[in-house]
Amino acid sequence: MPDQTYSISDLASEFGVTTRTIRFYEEKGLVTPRREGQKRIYSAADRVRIKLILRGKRIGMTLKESVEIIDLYDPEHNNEEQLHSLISNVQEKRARLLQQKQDIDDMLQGLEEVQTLCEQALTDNRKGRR
Amino acid sequence: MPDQTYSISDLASEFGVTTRTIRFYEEKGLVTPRREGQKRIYSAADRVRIKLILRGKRIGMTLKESVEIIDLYDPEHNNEEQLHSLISNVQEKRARLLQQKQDIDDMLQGLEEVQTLCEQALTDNRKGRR
DNA sequence: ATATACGTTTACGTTAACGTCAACATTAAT
DNA sequence: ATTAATGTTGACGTTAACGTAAACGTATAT
Repeated sequence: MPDQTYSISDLASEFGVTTRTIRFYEEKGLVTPRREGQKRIYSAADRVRIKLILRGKRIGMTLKESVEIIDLYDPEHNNEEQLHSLISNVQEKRARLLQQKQDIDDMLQGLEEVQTLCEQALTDNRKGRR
Repeated sequence: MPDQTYSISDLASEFGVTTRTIRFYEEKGLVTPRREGQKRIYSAADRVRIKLILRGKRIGMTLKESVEIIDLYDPEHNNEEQLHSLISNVQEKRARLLQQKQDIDDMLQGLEEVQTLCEQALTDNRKGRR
């Protein structure tokens, strides 16, 4: 079944968002499901777009930024100039992602230290008690 | 000079934010610089707090979330129960950070592929031209 | 003395990303 | 035939995180 479809609540519950959220994404032009009568029918491609948007959200991207990245994938780029600008665009995004990754690593290290100290304190407490 | 101090515009320009932003953080209780006359004087500790808040922002945390993490560092935790809750708190944050890191890695991989394809297309173009 | 650079408080404005109704249509189940 | 579930389109409300502007104080350079 390569042409699976989804209702709006299918996707909402799968991704843990409300239907309002998904309709909002449509208002913003992030997805354009087809209609069957009045109802929205989402394709597998629609589903992926939403998934990618939510992934972007998790790391603090705006909807616009997520779409920018998603749109880097579909090739509307023919000539050399467009290719170059696309590449430099990709480089920018990558640079920012690497910074974010560094931020996360720094934070993780801090948290690990906190945890170690806590566990230390707990075992110290136990020792002191007997 | 272990007791270095900073003006509000020192910090604003260092971190690339406006003074309004820093005052806003104070309104929210994120920092509490001392006063000299009417002017705000920021300590090294204040500076670090702001730095950590901005680091949190870069990876999509709200101010509140950043403060939550920062506050994990100063030990207001004495008894065993508090230590346990602190540890589980740390675990939660770590789990989310790891998810974010995964998201970033996925995105990076995608972008690398795009870039490779672009460069491929460029060299193909050149070959075709001669 | 006066500009100008830096600081202050107060207060209203703005944008993104939805939440929360209300009022109604469509279909499925009893 | 009537609930009940699921869907729809407005339209107004909300929150976070500042922006922006007014009106004013203080110090320093010229």
